[in-house]
Amino acid sequence: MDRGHSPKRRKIDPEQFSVAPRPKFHKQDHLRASPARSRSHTPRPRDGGSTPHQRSFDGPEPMVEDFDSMALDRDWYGGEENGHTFGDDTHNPFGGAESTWLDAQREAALTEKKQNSRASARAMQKQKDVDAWETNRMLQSGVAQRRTFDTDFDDEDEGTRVHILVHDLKPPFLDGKKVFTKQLEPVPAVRDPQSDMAVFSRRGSRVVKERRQQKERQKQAQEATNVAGTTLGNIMGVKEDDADSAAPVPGEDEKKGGSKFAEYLKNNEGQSAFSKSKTLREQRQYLPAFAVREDLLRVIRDNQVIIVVGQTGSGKTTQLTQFLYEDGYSKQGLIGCTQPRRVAAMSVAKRVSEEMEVRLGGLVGYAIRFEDCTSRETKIKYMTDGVLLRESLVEPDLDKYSCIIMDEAHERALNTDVLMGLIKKVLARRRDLKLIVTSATMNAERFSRFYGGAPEFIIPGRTFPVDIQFSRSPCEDYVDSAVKQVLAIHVSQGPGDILITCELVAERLKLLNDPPKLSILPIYSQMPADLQAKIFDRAPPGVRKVIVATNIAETSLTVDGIMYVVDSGFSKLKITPISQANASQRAGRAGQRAFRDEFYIQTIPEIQRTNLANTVLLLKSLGVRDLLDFDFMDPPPQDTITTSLFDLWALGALDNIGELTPLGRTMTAFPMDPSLAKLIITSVEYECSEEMLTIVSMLSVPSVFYRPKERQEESDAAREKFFVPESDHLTLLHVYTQWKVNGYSDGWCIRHFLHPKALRRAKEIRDQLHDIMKMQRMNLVSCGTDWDIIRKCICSGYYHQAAKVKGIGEYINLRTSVTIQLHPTSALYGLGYLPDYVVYHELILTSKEYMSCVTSVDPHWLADLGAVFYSIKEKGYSARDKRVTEIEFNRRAELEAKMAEDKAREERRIAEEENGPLIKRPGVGAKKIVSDGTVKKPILGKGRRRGF
DNA sequence: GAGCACTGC
Repeated sequence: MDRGHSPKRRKIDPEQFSVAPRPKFHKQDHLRASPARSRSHTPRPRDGGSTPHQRSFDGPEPMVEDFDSMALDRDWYGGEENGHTFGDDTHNPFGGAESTWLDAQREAALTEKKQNSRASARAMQKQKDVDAWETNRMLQSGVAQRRTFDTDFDDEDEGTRVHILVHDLKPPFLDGKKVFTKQLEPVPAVRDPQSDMAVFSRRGSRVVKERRQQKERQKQAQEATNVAGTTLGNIMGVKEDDADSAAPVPGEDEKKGGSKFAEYLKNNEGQSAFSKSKTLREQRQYLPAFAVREDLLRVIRDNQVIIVVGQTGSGKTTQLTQFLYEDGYSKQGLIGCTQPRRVAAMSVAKRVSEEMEVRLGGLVGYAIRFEDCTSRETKIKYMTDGVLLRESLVEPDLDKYSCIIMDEAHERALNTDVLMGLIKKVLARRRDLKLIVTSATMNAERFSRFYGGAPEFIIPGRTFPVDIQFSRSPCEDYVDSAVKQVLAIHVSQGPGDILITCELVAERLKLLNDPPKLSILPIYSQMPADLQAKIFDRAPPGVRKVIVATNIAETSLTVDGIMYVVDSGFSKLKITPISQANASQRAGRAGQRAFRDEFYIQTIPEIQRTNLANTVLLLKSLGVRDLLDFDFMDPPPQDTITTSLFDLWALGALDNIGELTPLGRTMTAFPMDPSLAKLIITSVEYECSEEMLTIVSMLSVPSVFYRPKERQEESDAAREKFFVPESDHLTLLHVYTQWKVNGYSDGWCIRHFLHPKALRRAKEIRDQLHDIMKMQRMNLVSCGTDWDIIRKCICSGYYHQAAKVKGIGEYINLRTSVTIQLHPTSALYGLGYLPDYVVYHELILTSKEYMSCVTSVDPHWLADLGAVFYSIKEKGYSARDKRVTEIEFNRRAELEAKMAEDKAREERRIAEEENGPLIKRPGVGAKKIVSDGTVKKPILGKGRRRGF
């Protein structure tokens, strides 16, 4: 064991502490002997020597050409002679022991800070009293029970020495009696689990499996002949770019410059004979929407809400905004049009700007995350519904807008649904606001009912007639059938491009005798903009274009020249049958009987299927006190809401009566999972926000580790080089830092089996979060190399997702007592020992229930930071247990009071800066500072009317 | 010892 145990830490005897009998890992010896592994332990500041992290944050960064050369360098982690060996029996898995001095310093500093501020101390004391009283009442009244149970499930042999007691404490507002929603029962995912389609969908596609295996074999053969590195680059389709690795990261320069998508699209004219012979203005006249222009405008003038029904190709998405603009609605405010997808928002805006012959970003603009392509001149604004939802946080009445078009509402995306309920409330306050909801035929009536019998306006017909054919029965292998269909069309039907929703076409094409030319183009939303734009390119003469799309194609993405659509009738999302609405939208071939019997009439709205922690927090921050009052078109199930409320309470975003706390309010500023937002917020207090920002960004993108089936061992070895043994979170930080040190190079990524795209996106997200933090006036501080601080901070954000070791690779969830596994890709896996206590980012259910992204924590941290749930079992524990619970309540109250005070002070300062030291007229966004330091928002929008 | 695809801020 290394040196230096602080008195505080001595409670835990390291020898006892580290899971006395180590699990009998058959791999262990191998691992212990591995030199790579013994080097990749957590950098410890006291080991002497600086780590790359320290350098990268404290001074000019050394440009290191290649990670290879440094990863295995002996001074990379500050000298091997100071390192531990991981097989060492006495090694303390919680290497944090040494950091206690720092903790003490920090705590002292914090206390000092608190004492300096008498006002906040008073507020804190008040909060403390209130909370103590509240806790007491809760327990006394029996509203909350302090049911404690012991996690002492180990047998004697495997027994761990530190035991944690788990409390089953519930907030009073979740007493099990309160009803939060009209939907009490869960919503089943499949209409009839025994139906052919459901069975086929579970079975998956055989051809895909076969193809995968075949690919693997090929690659293995290739590997033997190829030099490593080159093949991989080819597979991933990214060029080696070391020559210009110092060049600015794509996205960085374009972000400020505005329209990246617009750039790529510039010279791509449509390609059908129709679009070649007519100007864009002329083409407009042929759209079905154009024929009904006057009628439509009249209905809009006479009604506040209308439902527009029109099929794809009717021109509703592109024409509605222009009609409204031409009719003068833009004089009162923006004409906004929401889309559920980014690509749609961009491409439609582009199309409209062309039709109106204006620059994209001028009169016509769009806004999506990371990209605001609008300006002062903008009158028509396309955006994703998430953007509008975020805007409503700042401007609850959406004052900027005179009209809002909610396009593709029938898709029932989560954001669309929330927005619909929200706007319903806004409409009551703002009689001058117009709402147009567009929908496919099936749902129109529902929308109409939802908006109190709003008139439905049907745009008849479509530009091009569509002939729908169903296959006779559900296809057993949907991929196989769809591919066959494409080729059938290709060799036997007339010209025209094909849109299809699955892969594998190219390969089969080769098997054909002398096939006609076919250009195959994929599209999905994560794809870089330049590649996305390719699908709009004209195919060379004599070549037919096949666009392979995800359900991105279901929306208003209209590609000129498409004559055939092949649809499998399945939605890839867990491969369940899609709804009738989807199927008719996709104009698919799914088997008529199945269409009737096995499809839901509508897709189950996302709001009834997903975790709502985010949404509930958003609604709370918008002032929705009782969720039962919120008008959901389809209310989410009770279970979903109660878990969300509980999670939010456990995180400290909601107080004991279910109201938003200042912490919760700050959390809403971050567009992400509440637990991640909390990590960022607490990291400020822990003074490691620079690092946490990186970790959170990395958690917000799909895995950065590239792991091709055919080169598993190689990629695993590459991944292991990044491992920080105690933490996957820190491993992610490590990867990002190395990427940064290596000039954000794509080539470097490829060599180390990392996805450059994912990393670049992480950087984008990091930049955005960075801006938000600045706006929130949160400090950006680096903790340098003191990674134990980070682990502690992680513990404070994740304590509700903690587990205790149970067996080999097996853990037991502390709160639910469910057995869960460590995912084999975790840095903790095969460590030689398993840390007693861990927290995890998420659970993934595949063959088993796996924890992914895991960090080992000290049980005392769990007890201190997550005292709502845990305490350390000691003699006479009930006394301590009680004390600890109170500590947590008080700690939370202190934090909240402190934040509220900071914020209030800041707001006062800004207000005075703007208006001079005078009493501010309570207007939109003005906040009332109440004597106890909490911030209350006045009721907004009362009596606001505008002429129209 | 291992699942993978997709959407949004």
